Amino acid sequence: MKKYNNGEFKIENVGEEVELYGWVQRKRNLGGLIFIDLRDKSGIIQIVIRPGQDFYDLASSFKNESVIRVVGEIVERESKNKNIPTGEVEVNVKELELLATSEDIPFEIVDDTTALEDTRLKYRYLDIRRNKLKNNLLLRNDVLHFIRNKMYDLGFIEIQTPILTASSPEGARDFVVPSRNFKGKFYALPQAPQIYKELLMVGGLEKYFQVAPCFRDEDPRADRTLEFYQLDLEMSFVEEDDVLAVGEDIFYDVFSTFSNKKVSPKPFRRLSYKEAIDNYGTDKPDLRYEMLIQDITNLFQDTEFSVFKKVIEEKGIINAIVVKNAADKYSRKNMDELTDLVKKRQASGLAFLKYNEEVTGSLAKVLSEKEIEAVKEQLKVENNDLVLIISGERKIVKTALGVLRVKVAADLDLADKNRLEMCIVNDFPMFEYDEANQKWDFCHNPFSMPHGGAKAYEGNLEDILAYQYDFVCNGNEMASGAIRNHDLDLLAKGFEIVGYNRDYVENKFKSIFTAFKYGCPPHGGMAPGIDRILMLIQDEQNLREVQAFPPSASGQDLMMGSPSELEPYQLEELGIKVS
RNA sequence: GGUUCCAUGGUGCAGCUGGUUAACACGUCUGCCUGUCACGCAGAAGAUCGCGGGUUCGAGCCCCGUUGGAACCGCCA
Repeated sequence: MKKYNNGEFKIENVGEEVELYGWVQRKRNLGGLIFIDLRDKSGIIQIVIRPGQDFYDLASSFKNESVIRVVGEIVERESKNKNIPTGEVEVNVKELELLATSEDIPFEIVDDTTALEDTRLKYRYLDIRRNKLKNNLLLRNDVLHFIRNKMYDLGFIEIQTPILTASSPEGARDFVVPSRNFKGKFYALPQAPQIYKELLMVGGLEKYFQVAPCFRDEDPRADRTLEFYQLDLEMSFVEEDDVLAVGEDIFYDVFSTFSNKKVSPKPFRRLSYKEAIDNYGTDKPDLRYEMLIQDITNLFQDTEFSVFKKVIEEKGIINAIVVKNAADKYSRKNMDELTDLVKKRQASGLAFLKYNEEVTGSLAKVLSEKEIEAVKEQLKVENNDLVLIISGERKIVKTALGVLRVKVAADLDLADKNRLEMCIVNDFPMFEYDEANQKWDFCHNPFSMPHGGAKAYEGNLEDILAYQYDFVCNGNEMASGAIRNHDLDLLAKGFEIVGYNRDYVENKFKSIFTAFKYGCPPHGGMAPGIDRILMLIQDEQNLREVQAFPPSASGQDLMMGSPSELEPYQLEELGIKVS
């Protein structure tokens, strides 16, 4: 007897005797005939039980989601169902066996389930029976398979690095694991296999990759969770463009293989960090729509308007975005919403002009006619355009307009849903001044190579750029990487600038500082986020839809009950007191 | 750490201005039904309205607290 997947039977199979297994998706008992939709991983097929058959009573007692075994013959249906793939055939049952019953389930296994997420997470195994979750997991499998093959073909070797490792002072908070044998000491779960992969380069493996779990003890978001997977890769004897080419290859091939959307052609557009911030107000711009942030500070050098006058005195900027043909779409209330949004980002307020036969808006009465006309001229404003203006300190203005740009585009549905628009943002600054703590900090990754090599740190700190790059798609950061700094003196100097002295750093990163003494090849790499890639392919807003067993948005696992308390003896063994 | 929103039979929701037998859909159970496919028809069961306190003659509804959930800010790349 041939074994098929339930969802694959076609008219050609008529006459075949088959053995099938599956779940009772739905039972239709017509009083005489009983129809059952039998579901397995591949789909459903209808089976028919007739009055008088030995197992008729058994079949009529089946509860939904029971597991059964069927032997029977594939026959052409009397009445066909064009809506399902197997709708032309059905199974005439000859043997029927109940393998497992099911109690009443907490929610129905249907595509358009009404169950809320916490219920679905609590019974994740039932949710996985639904097509959506199942398909997302099957896709995840296909994508990972594809990626592994691709990496293998490109000459990368896959290596597993430790999950129990040492805490690192940089970056996110570590998840920590107590040590029984060394009381008072702790392992940490890796935020990324950063150090290991660099050590593999010192080890001479030249091209490494890993589908690496990464752990970060930070508050989750819809697209961010405690543990996630990255395609971690590292290469020796390369420059930035070599790594970017590999990244372009991976993203282009994965997206064009698994998505029907139009993928931006290679090479992807490159933007410096400065360009990205200046034009889009973010280092992860969505390039599916224009609406650039434009500088209009020059128009107000001699303004009488007190707010702008003050901004100019304080060396701030006045920037704007033009929302085409939207003046009539934003009411007073809408504008208040937008204002709240920018205030959350520290902007002092939002000014606007609506250009129609008459010019209205918050600035209409306070600016001179000449100024209003100058704005129109410089920004090439047309009828019914809405001009949103924010003034103040540069970074705040850019960020706030960046947020507005995204919000307005969402409101007006400006982004083409059928595009996957990639770009690469590079030339990140090495350092960033942290106003809150009044000190310099790394802007990105401390192990990155600054432009200019040994002379890198001679100029102004804020002007120092690094060989650091992000891959961005539709406004999402998809990957992050860098050419690493393999010059120990330079590396230590970088850490000194952010306030760690050499002894401390050498001690914290002992492995790196020792290993790099023994012939470290120049190297660099990157790490595309697997979960993000899947979200984009499947149009999921929530990362939990592409992972099998995600924790809830608060970081708890309602199904497993984690995190959980330990037994007193366990705590004692670990030498831990819980306050 | 902060802001906003949510919590009502198994699931999802309604419940207006404080007075209802707490409505509806799906699911479940019973009966009828031999070509359904979201089967149909008739009927039934099933809810201490998350928990604790308060205001009130009276609370699902108002107030305080608490627990759990969601989104966002901080945090995180």
